[in-house]
Amino acid sequence: MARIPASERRAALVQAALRVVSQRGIAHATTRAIVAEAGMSLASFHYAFDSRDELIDELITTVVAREQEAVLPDDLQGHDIRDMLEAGLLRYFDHLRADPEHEQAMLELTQYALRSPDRHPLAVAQYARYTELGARSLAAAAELAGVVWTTPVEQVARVLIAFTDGLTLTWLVTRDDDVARAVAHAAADALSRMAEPR
Amino acid sequence: MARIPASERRAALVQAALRVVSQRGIAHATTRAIVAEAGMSLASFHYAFDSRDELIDELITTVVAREQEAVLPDDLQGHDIRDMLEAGLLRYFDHLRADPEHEQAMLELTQYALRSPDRHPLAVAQYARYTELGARSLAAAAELAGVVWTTPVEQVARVLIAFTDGLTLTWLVTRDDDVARAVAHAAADALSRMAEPR
DNA sequence: ACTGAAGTGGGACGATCGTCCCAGTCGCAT
DNA sequence: ATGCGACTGGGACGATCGTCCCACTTCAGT
Repeated sequence: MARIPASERRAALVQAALRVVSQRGIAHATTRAIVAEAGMSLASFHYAFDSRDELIDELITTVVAREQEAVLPDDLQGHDIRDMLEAGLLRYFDHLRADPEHEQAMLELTQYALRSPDRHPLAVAQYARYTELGARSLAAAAELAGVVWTTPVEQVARVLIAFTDGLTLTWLVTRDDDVARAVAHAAADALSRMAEPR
Repeated sequence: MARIPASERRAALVQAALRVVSQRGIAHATTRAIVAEAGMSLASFHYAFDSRDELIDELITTVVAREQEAVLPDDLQGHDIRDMLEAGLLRYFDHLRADPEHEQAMLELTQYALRSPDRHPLAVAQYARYTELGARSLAAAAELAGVVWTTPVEQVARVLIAFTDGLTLTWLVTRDDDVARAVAHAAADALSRMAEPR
């Protein structure tokens, strides 16, 4: 094995861990499975990380921090706020369909974090991040559509997150595209009612 | 240990397994943890079940089959369909708040089933059951409110399930009651638009 | 009372887990 | 070139996992 500084190994191991979690689930993301995916020896793992828990924590943090352009539509389209919201949700749905395993992994990581008091804050931070990204999109969309949110935009964002979560979970189980689109439509409908003309 | 027929042991073990999964997560639901919860010896486990997988499968099946009155409101109240839906969703939310661990367990079992090709049908069946219960409620509500669904009621039910899933997941992480209520309100709003006066 | 089936308990199995140790090797500063 | 710290590889550890075995006890039918 080539000689690689520990900091780079950490990054490589985190990426390998994400691939393992995506493909086989967090239960199978053992230290041996992760180093095999990364093409390293077992000792390299504990040279870069003190423990598996530390790796998982960093995995969650990393993956949440980089959750950006995926959900954030860069070009808002549609002639009114409702259309914009639906377009945004459908865009997210395309992202979900393109890489279902990734969203499933995110879901598993959340549940995993929820099960340990130490890690619970990570799950909360994950949702705070989602809310922040959602609020930013919602504010931009309202600006473009010439409307104002009648509820604080963070609150609207949290409802948006709940809707996308529901869409994700349901589609991951049923793989029913029509239902997912119906959810996007209904969600956009409901959210648009939280805004009024400026 | 008292002598108990294998069939009763199976039921007792399933109940014990549900308690363990609820309290500590499916990852900690080992054969030893389950028999300890049930107050049995390890041998009794493999006398009643061929394998742990068999127990988990039966746990999922059992717990889904009995998912009835929890979500199904027996007394629909509200003067129009929108109010009825919101009342129903809030009722579900009360149920969620009363026993968060149970819903978290259901979520984990779904994800667990999703990870194995053999068990995938169990997750699908779980959602089919949810849809069936949802459709029944929606049909009853429409009847009472004097409206008809403009979309097939099963389709509406699937959207309803997605919304409740989102509400559940978000609340389990954030424990924000206000957001959950806002989600219920918005979801009822959106769903009610899928109906029109008869 | 006798027998066979049903149920029980404890201990053990091989596999796999996270972690650790240590001898060895590389690269860089001196 | 040489020494030292950074890094590597293989093998091992104790713990825990699912499962199994077997001697034993209880109960129902005769």
